[in-house]
Amino acid sequence: MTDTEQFDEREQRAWFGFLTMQEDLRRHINRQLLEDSGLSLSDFSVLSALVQQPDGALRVFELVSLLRWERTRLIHQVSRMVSRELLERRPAAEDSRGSRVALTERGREAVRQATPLHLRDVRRTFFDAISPRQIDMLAALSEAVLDSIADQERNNQ
Amino acid sequence: MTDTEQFDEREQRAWFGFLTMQEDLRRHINRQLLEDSGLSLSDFSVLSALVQQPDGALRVFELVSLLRWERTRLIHQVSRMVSRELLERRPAAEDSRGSRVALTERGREAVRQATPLHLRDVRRTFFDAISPRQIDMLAALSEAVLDSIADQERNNQ
DNA sequence: AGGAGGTAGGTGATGTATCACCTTGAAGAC
DNA sequence: GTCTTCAAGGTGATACATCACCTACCTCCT
Repeated sequence: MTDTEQFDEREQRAWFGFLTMQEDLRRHINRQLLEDSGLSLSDFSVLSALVQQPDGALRVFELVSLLRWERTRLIHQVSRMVSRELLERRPAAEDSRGSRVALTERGREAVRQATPLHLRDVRRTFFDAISPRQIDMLAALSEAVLDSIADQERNNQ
Repeated sequence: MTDTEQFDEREQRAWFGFLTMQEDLRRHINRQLLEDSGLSLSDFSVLSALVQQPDGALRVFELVSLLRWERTRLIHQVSRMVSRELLERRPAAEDSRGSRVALTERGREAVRQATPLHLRDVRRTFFDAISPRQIDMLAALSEAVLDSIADQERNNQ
């Protein structure tokens, strides 16, 4: 509580480096994607989850758990995308509370066109900058941190 | 342009894992900090850059380059913090266009109280979940990616 | 049947990030 | 000196993220 809680040099470097990198990378990739195709990274995430479904549609709660987003965030995102005609909402047959989020033709076309450009951008700024060993380590690290967050949230009931 | 640009399994795992982890971690840490002390992570970054200065003040452009933020982002952030009386703006003596951003007593107190709690949270959800080797690797990786972004931005003039 | 409690989806307000555009003043060219 | 250029800071609009709160309806218990 006093200064027992300092970070050492290495930790500082890792934490501030990570924070900065993560923000810069997100901003950079988002900007490139937007220029390439008029889609934000959030748009792209939603579209690409849907395009992998046989019927190009998912229930809202399914999208939430696939993307690991906050529910409200997804709903607002979907609303904006509906108004841009990238998506549409359909009543869910199984449950009359629910709704399905479905790709429109326009949404399908947008993601089709954006995907290769986006992958190219990610490769150029991310994968080309790091080694195969770093790639695997990052994957492992990400999973460890996600588990740690999930643990803590479970303990907060 | 066709499917020469696919990611392989490892890359997919790394990229989607990283994207998710990065968002979850940011959200989680931000939420804890907000509960601990009423400060957002953005608030905290600004305050803690200032508290390290001898006079608790910096020019706007200095803050921008320390934090590596977009200029406008910082200016809006500062405006909100001024209205919450965490910061104040002072005219810059050296350059009558410029302004200095300075901690108020309240801002100084807020960061003093928040820091140990925040460091504890970061340790718990982040450092305790990963190994020392991973810490160093992440630092190296972050620097490599930041360099790669800087390169690309230099090439776009 | 009918009521309690939980699940699914949504809205509005507020805080945050980014873009296009603006004003003011510093600084070097002439 | 004055003109052009650019650095510094800022505003307003829009997209996005999160919180508190709401409604509808499904489920299951009795």
